[in-house]
Amino acid sequence: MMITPPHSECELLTRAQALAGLSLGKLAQELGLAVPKQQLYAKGWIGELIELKLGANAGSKPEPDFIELGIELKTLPINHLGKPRESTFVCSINLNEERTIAWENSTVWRKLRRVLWIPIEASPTIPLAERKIGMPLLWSPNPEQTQILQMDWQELTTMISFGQINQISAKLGRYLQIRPKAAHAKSLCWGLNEYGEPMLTLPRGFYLRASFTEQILKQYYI
DNA sequence: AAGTGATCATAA
DNA sequence: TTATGATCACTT
Repeated sequence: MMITPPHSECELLTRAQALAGLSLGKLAQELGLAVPKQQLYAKGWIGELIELKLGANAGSKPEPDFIELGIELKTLPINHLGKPRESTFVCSINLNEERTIAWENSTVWRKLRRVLWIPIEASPTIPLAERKIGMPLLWSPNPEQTQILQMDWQELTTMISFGQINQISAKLGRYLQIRPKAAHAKSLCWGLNEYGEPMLTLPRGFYLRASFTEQILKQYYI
């Protein structure tokens, strides 16, 4: 089943709003998909389900999901208190080229400048098929948030460019952090060591801290 | 209970 | 192997 991409931001938002209150089971049924028995082996299923329904068309390109609209789609797992259960993956990091890119052209900024957040009930006590889709939020970082995101990105990217990849931990960064993004701890990709020489290391990605996405939710519910 | 590091599925 | 979609699970 192929769904046409939305032609405008307004159309996308309207489509997303129409999903609010719908259960994942109902949506899957509508699209002719089976609900996985365990999320452990289908971690990205919810995101892919929503992408399919809304007509996202970026595939696995390092671009916002709705390329023409410049909008990134993110599902946000919410616990019974209404808070994010997890951090949010933003993008993979090219450990060789990140340093040559300006913030304005970075994948982090191109994805975060406009995000359609879709809250999803995610308490483990609720069966996957019964979890409901929440009201979407079409968000852009405000100037303060943008500045902090940029500072985090700059600090972390500078470390990468100075060959300090092995000194980066998830403790760094106020809103953005870098964590492994790999099949397993033995996955390898090329980066640079402190002498600027190629070095094999673990693939990494940028993530948004759950405390930051919680702040985003509050921005809208006040 | 958070937060960090590890892991799972899939396409190109 | 790279990118996407993320959540799992161990440590603190």
